[in-house]
Amino acid sequence: ASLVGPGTPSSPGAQRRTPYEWMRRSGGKTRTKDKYRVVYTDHQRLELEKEFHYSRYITIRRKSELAANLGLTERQVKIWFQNRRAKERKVNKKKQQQQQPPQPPTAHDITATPAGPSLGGLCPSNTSLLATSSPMPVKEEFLP
DNA sequence: TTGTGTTTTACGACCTCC
DNA sequence: GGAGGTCGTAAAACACAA
Repeated sequence: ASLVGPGTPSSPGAQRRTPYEWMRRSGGKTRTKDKYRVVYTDHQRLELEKEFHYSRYITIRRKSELAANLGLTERQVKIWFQNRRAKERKVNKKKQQQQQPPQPPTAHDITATPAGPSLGGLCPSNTSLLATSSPMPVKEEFLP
């Protein structure tokens, strides 16, 4: 489905017995792909970024459409969005730390996060998320 | 070059909701 | 129960100073 053909990661492997022996994790579990991970094309990333910019929670319908258009699996699209949200949280956290002086956490801070790590009800229309100070930094390469 | 830090895919564990 | 969420993590790919 993706650009890099399976089996031959960049180096056709001067006779690697089992090219992905290292994939065998404890308990004999393996990655499902023969390639540990593929690198998405710029076009795939662009389309995914655009979709994420539109809404950070993709609908089932859009997911299957996007997957079909980009030649990815729905699972890949789903995981991409998960990772993308994780990335944004990480960036926002970093930003917050930069803005605020390094104060030790107090009980006041703890109460500042209602319901703890709740997902906010997984509400897809959580516009407050979108309303972060930064309008979603889009990579320069993705700018028009 | 190369050593090292960061980013990007992919997964497992666990949780919530329907 | 299954789908999809977060969180933590592994490892490839990448960037970049030394």
